[in-house]
Amino acid sequence: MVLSKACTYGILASLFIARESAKSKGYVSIGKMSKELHISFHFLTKILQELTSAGLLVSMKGPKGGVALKRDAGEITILDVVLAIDGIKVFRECLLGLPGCGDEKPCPVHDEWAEIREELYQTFQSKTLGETAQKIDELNLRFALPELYER
Amino acid sequence: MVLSKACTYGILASLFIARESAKSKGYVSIGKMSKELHISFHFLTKILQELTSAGLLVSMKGPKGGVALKRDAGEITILDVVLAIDGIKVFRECLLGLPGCGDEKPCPVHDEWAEIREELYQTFQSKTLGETAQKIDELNLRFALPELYER
DNA sequence: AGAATATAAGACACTCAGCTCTGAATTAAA
DNA sequence: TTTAATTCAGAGCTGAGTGTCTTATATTCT
Repeated sequence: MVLSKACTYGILASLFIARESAKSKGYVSIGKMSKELHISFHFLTKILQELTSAGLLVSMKGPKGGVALKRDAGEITILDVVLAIDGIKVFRECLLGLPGCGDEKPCPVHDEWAEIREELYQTFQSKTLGETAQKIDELNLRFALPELYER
Repeated sequence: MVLSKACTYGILASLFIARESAKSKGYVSIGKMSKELHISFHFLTKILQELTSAGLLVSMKGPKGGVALKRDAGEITILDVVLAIDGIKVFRECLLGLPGCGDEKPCPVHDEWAEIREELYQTFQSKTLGETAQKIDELNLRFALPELYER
């Protein structure tokens, strides 16, 4: 697993919010989201709290409350979500887990892994929530867990 | 973490054995290896047992015993070690952890991730223990944990 | 308008599972 | 008899997921 479960759920939820906000303004209910994405409500809440405190989302309590994107969906990238939840270490860690591995004292696969990591970074950076959400609708892509995984 | 700890330790130990067997014939003691690589003896033992039962190593009990490569160091790739310990799933899993993700019903980052995974596979496949061990000596590369991490 | 109520986020402590790591007893070879 | 791998049982830790209670706010009712 490159990304933590929390991080993948965070990405899926962000895309969900982006799709909803393209359809109608206002806040998206976490309860509704957890049902549709088949993600545990409390766990999802915790993840969205992190995204809120990272400044990617805004939240509102009470009836008609929920969460919404703070900036325009075209202004937020998947990378932003990954960094908010898993942090930069995903793109820094040595493949062999060697603590001192770096350009000065590389491990045997350092250069190759650095390249691959960089590609991953670019991939995430190049994808905004807006574009990706649109692509999901157009191509009918998978982006929720199957019911099998519901709790 | 792309690879499990056990897997990275397995790679490091395999490279250690390849280096030793380039210098002298015979078995490499697990005890000695665990000291030099700063990996817990019992944990390392378990990992090497997996490599032995996977047919990559042979083991011998008693004095002068230990483990040795079953085939020539140039005939074993890092990929072999990864497959023996973490299995093929490393190179199959969806980046977003979506169970049904595949070419028919891809997730939003499916294609990009498939490419990156493939590169990683090729990288591991192209590196034999022999070459890599030689490179370590020539370039004085890092391949053991620092003492700080000793147990 | 003001109070009551329902809804939903937020905080926190907890369980559970899987991976990591340890210890003690066993077995085989020199 | 010593040395070193093997086996197995289980402890410890971390990340994943759950339950309960608290806090905030929009809506509804008087």
